[in-house]
Amino acid sequence: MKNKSTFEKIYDVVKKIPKGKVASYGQVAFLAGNSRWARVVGYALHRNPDPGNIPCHRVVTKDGRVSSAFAFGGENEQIRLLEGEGVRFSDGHVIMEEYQWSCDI
DNA sequence: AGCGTGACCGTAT
DNA sequence: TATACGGCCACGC
Repeated sequence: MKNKSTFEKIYDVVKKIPKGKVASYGQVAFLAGNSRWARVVGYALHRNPDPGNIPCHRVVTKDGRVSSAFAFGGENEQIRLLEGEGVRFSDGHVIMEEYQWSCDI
C-alpha cells in the first residue's frame, strides 16, 4: 500500500460523488482529509490528469455556483451537464440544500 | 531547497 | 448587500 498523494485522495473523493449530486470544494477537501484543502482541490481539478474518470463538473463552490474561471467548455456547459444528471439550477445556482452530496463519515 | 501559483473559504469594512 | 483582503495547503519549476 502506498500512501496516496493529496491529489489522489481528492480525486478519489470526487470520483465518489454520486450522479445527480454535487459537492463543494470545501466538502471534498474535508472528505479528503482536511477542510483547508479547498484551494488544493481546485488546483487538483485544474490539473485534472484524468478528466474521463473525474467528474469535476460535480464540484461547485459553496454558493452552489460553478467556478467562473474554469469550465472545460464554459460555465454553461458544466451547469448543463449537472442538469443532465437531474440537478436543478435556480437563477444560475444549484440548490445546495437539496443536491449537495451528503456523505456519512 | 525555495518561490510562485491557484477552479477556495471566511471574516472584515 | 457587495467588495476586499488574508489565510490555509499542496504542487510545479
